[in-house]
Amino acid sequence: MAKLTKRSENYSQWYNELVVMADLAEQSAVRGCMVIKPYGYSIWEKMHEILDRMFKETGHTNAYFPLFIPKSFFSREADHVEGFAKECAVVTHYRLRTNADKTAVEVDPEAKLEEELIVRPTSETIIWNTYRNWVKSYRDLPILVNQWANVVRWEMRTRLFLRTAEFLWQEGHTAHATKEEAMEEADKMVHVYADFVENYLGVPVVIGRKTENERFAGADETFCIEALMQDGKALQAGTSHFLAQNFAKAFDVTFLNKENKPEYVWATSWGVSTRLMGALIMAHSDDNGLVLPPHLAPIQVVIVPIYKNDEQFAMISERVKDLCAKLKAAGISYKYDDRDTQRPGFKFAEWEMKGVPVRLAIGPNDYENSTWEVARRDTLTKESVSDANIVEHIKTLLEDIQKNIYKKAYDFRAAHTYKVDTWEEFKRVIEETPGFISAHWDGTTETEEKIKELTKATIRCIPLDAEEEEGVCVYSGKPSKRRVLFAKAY
RNA sequence: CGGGGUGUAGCGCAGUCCGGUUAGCGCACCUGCUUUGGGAGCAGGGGGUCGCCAGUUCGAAUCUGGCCACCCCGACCA
Repeated sequence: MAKLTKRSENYSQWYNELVVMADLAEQSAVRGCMVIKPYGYSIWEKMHEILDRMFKETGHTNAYFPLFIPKSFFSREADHVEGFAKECAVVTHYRLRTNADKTAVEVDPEAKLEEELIVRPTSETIIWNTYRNWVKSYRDLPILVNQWANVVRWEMRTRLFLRTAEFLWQEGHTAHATKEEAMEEADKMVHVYADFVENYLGVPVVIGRKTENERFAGADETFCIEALMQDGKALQAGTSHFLAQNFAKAFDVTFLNKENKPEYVWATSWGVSTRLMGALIMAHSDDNGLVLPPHLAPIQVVIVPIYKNDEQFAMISERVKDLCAKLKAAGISYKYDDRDTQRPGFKFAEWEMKGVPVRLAIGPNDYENSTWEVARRDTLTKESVSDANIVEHIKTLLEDIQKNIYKKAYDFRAAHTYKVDTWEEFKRVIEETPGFISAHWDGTTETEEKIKELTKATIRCIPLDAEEEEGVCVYSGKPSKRRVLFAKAY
């Protein structure tokens, strides 16, 4: 296996190589679309499984809506079309035929669709069109539905996990009788995301509101969680939208309230995608490869045997089998790497590349002494641990690693978050020491766009916990009541 | 969609300028032996419509024309 490019040499190249070398994903034959490989998919499955549980604990159920959306649905909500029109894949025909000399297939011009179908870039329209029939009375509300699906956005430039033409995600779409309830739902879900990303991915996030300019197309309010990557760029890790009555009005979804008066339904939508994989990778990994937080690692412990002959291998395997039974009982996921086609050094490097949190090695010496060599991925340190309390040790160690990974990311973010009060300093920080910039802003889209044009930094969010504080806009000098968070973003 | 670049074995490349043996190298792969506590060594071996189509020529990976695909940088974006 080749060597990974160092982060300090070329961060972007490091990321691209890591994704491939850790066996997470690869480019497919289709432009902009990736193949998620089994190891990468097993991490996504963990995310799916945990999030799904959290959604259900907060009262949601899963459903499934069509991949295709009639073109006309898109014209219903003006802002929504505006936001997605430029990146839609369109189905125009439904049949192929072999060409004249039978050497290839071509689109059958006879088989043109009456109305083109759009491959969903998001499902608000098809779902709200459906909800019209589901909602008649206040008794039908709320609707708390989530969908796990793939969506397509025809991006100009793509990168594995961070931005692909097709990606996997979940999208929650809820319907409520009152504005307050919908707002509460949007707020609740952004906190569910924050909880998930911080406690499982081990990535600290800032919870905030988007500026009007950065809002989801069709939303009256967009909440988000923003994370900081190791190169000082921000990554939006999840969003939750308060859609007001925009889609209800566009699709004529009304209900009769207790006073027998018709009212439009209030909506939210919220989603996270396979982009979280990108966040996970970029937040923790190092020059040796992926670093996975134990709460999300498909394999928490890998065991590598070291032996010179079949007899030793058989002996050691017995000891490993005993341990595996104990690990299983303790609810720890493990893999015994008993391949005799690879040597130990190769396996060490490979499992490091794949980010397995804990590696055990056992050779004739350990067998003799009833010990295990325990190596942790996050710190790359090794120690010898007695067989007598190995399971307890691993249990504690996994929790330690989870905490340590989070702390490392938290400290990194703290060290790369700057309170800035002058324009000169703003420009210098963006150029020289990228990270989050906490600064005053006059609240206008004009200033926001000017700053973006000059520095490429955008307002990531207005943090929910931003304190009231009199100040002046870092660019325009006009008065401001609170600081917002700027950064260059993915 | 603008600018730049690249297509030669699974991957990474040399060869192309200046046409001429059987198209070569590294990694990966296969076989054997020795190895195995941090990415093994030696020996042998397999694998190619040189992106596609046409043209020039005795002869094209190499020259000419057309086409296609992909990558990188911008604008757009979860």
